[in-house]
Amino acid sequence: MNPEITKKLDLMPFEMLEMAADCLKIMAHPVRLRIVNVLMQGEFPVHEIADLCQTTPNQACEHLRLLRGHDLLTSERRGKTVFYKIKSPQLPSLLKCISKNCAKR
Amino acid sequence: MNPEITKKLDLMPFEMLEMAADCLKIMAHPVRLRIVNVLMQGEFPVHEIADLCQTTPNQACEHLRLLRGHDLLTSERRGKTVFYKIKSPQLPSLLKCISKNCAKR
DNA sequence: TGAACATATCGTGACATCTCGATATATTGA
DNA sequence: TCAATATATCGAGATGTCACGATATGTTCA
Repeated sequence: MNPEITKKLDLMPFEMLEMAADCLKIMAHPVRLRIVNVLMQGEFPVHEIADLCQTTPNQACEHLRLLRGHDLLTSERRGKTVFYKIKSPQLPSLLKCISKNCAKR
Repeated sequence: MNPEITKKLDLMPFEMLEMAADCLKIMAHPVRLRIVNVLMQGEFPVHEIADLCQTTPNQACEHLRLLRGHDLLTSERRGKTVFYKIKSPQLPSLLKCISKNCAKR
């Protein structure tokens, strides 16, 4: 490894790359992307999210739990139904960027 | 599902979300993120990429093969060494966006 | 040609993720 | 309280990903 070249390189710290990779792993699922896409437009109950994502309520539940577990969503129960909405403010811009840069080929 | 609400929603097609999810799966690894980070700054031979990513040459090889297999990188042999560089023009902006939105928390 | 170096691929076991059905919990109203 | 509805969780089998060592290929030069 040439230290004169290495020194000039602008490298993100590995700690940051690991956090980013974890975040990407969570987003790397079409249903979860669709959930974010839906929740960018308001808060929704689980059964509607399931419909809009063309999946079953319990599948939707598990994806929602994962996203909430990573602090990307929050939920609130009102009566029998539980409403989910976006918590992380970076989530919408991340999805926009992904749709711009990932899906064109 | 309430069609009056559904109609108003702006949903990305599932086909696109699946492509995006595949792309994210590929990027969702700290070493591969570092590889992109390195190659954003020029072309490099495998052994240097391995050093800069704190991994072994054969690990680097496999990650490079994966990235090249998805048309994100190209390689060129010059003598004994093989140089890799970025092929997909969206890759740098994707990494920038990821670093901005994924790693802050 | 054969040794040395650089890269690439293969095989395997460990581990994570996905999906699905079954079951559990929470809330409401009869 | 009991049934109905809405969410949530669990368990198991299938599949996928990862890291590692072993081996293979390609290139140069003595």
